[in-house]
Amino acid sequence: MRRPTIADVAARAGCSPATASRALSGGGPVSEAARLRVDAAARALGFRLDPLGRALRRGRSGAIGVLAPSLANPVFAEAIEGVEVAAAAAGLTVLVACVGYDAAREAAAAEALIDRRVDGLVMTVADAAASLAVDRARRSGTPCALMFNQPPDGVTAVCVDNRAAAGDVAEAMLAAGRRRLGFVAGRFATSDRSRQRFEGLAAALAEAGARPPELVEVSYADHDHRAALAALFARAPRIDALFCSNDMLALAVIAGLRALGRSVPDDVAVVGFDGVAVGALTQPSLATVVTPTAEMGRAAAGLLLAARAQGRPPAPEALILPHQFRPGESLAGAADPDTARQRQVRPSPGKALRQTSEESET
Amino acid sequence: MRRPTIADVAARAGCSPATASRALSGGGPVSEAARLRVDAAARALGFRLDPLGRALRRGRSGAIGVLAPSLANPVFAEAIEGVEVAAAAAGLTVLVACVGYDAAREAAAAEALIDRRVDGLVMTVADAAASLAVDRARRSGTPCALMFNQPPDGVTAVCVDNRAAAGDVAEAMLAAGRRRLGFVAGRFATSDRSRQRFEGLAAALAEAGARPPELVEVSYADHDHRAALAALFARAPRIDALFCSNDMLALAVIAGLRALGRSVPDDVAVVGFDGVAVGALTQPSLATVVTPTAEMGRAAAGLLLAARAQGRPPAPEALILPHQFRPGESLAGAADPDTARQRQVRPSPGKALRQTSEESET
DNA sequence: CTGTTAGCGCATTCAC
DNA sequence: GTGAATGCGCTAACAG
Repeated sequence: MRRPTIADVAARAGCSPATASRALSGGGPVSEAARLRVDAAARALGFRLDPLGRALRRGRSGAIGVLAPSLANPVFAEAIEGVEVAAAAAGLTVLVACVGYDAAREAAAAEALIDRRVDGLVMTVADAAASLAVDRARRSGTPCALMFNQPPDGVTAVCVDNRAAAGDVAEAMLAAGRRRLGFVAGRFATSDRSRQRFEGLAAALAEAGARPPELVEVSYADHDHRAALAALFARAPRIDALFCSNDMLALAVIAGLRALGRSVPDDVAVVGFDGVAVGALTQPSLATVVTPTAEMGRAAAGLLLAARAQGRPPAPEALILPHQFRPGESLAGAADPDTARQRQVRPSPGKALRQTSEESET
Repeated sequence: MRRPTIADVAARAGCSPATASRALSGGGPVSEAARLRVDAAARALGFRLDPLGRALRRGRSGAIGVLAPSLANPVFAEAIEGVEVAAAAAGLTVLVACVGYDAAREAAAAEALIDRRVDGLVMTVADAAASLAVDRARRSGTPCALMFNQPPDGVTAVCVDNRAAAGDVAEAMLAAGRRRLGFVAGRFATSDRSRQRFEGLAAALAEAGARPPELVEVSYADHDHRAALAALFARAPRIDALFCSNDMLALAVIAGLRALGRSVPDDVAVVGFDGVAVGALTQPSLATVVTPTAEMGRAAAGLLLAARAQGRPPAPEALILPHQFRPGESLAGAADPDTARQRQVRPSPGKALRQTSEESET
């Protein structure tokens, strides 16, 4: 028993396929009577409009494409769910592509989504300033918004101010009495955010007249960072605080430090970035910069959809969402007041702990 | 500048669209000379076969559909990446749909993927024994394989033996001297795995002549389980071990217990299920059942693809992959030998710690 | 308001 | 080995 087509529905409703199409897809003018007959016929046959025929004819698929580096980092999983929320609210579906932090695969994945006639593209790319994927979107005329990336001029994006946030981290570390800072980076080549956070840290330390940060880059594919950390400490034995370019990396670094016999935060403080939920569940709890992850996806999709509804391209500017430093036991001593006092902790001025919505009580 | 079509390629190559199609999609017989001219023309024009026209014409999209409850649990993220690996190896792409643990959305999402002519469907459903999504796949003739779900007769699936694994957990808990066990379940209505794990626990306890487990169901949407845990302890104050139906839940439960002033594992042991990487990074490290998550997705897709290559439907049976209990500080005292000794810990016989590949050293 | 026509891009007949 | 013709399912023009 073959899938019914719109012609079957039309036949059953006693009208032409064109009228059935208008009735079913809300297109042109249809009499109320015809609409009812078509709806009834469609229901009776279990008919659904075929997205393929539709997309081929209309040039748009009714789907939003999402391009993310990986699903392994919950940050992207949450952002994708944010996109889905916004898309579903507009009656669109979502097509997800992951590229494994591989800049080369970005362009190909973007093309694959564009080929499927996505109505818009929400992406996180390795390097927003030189992205083939953004290029492809432009050239194809597919509206496009970045998330997480801070965009170059002319590109729409939703992000946080990575440099400023890193500055907040520097401030908090210095306030906690840490003096010799290191930065553990996911590879700059695969994450411009990582580089911006490093730059923000370095700039803040320079401004404070503090020693410049040590840098170690690690691969996103690795989960065991003991070797990299050992090498770092061989080079700079007296490091007392590590800023990691994201939370999942920070958790792995804490485990690596523990394996190397260094205690967190007594020997080395660790701060992450993103504010993933699991960071608040560990012990020590993870000090981090909380960012509105799901909102990033939702807003990026929202920009696309709002623009689409008005038949114009999305505004080529960055929407910078607020971030918030969240203190945690991995930096300073809620769990260890003595050590904290030794290190002359002062509360970071004017910064209150903001709970993420998932953690808030009802 | 319009996208080139296959007709443009044909014109440039001096042949008919039919020949160009045969050359580009590896279909029928083409002379070597023609193939070279077509390839050159396609390259010169930057031509790519249009997946839409192709799918419409062939009735298959060259994509595998994946249906998962959520991206928030890394278990599914990993499994999806497993599917992607297998699909990419076969030259297919992946279409992901998430349904937010909502059984009602399952069928709709499955239909949406089927409408897009996916070559096959890899799904994790709320209840494999009564799944509308599986039903839809069958009726549409779309090959389908479950992952994580233990299937009813006649359905292909890749899974672990949830009941047996839960039995292993019961054994480990008893061996660690725990006597009053509780089970913290993700809602049975949205996860048959959760129910099976509970059943396995209950059966093993019955067989050992131990007290039956207390049960508390919590929502996957919640992150704060203090109220549920408080209610559980009000009912059964002397509970000394909690088995949680998955690792993310277990981590949240540990945080909840800590918030309630109960120490883990001294007051209450906690064991999870899945073996997510982050569980090995926390303190206390999470005792759990390690399952081959990515392999689940890879194998499910593999079954589909192997069957497709031979033009037959996938074998309607379960492929049961091995699981492994992994001891951790949340159950017994690697971190706390004194307590552990008090509780008369014996090493679980014949079970070695197996590291997941991500954690292994090189 | 409705029907007829045409074609989105492609792969497959079927002739040659 | 190649080309011409056809239609996958749908909707946008256009005419009525």
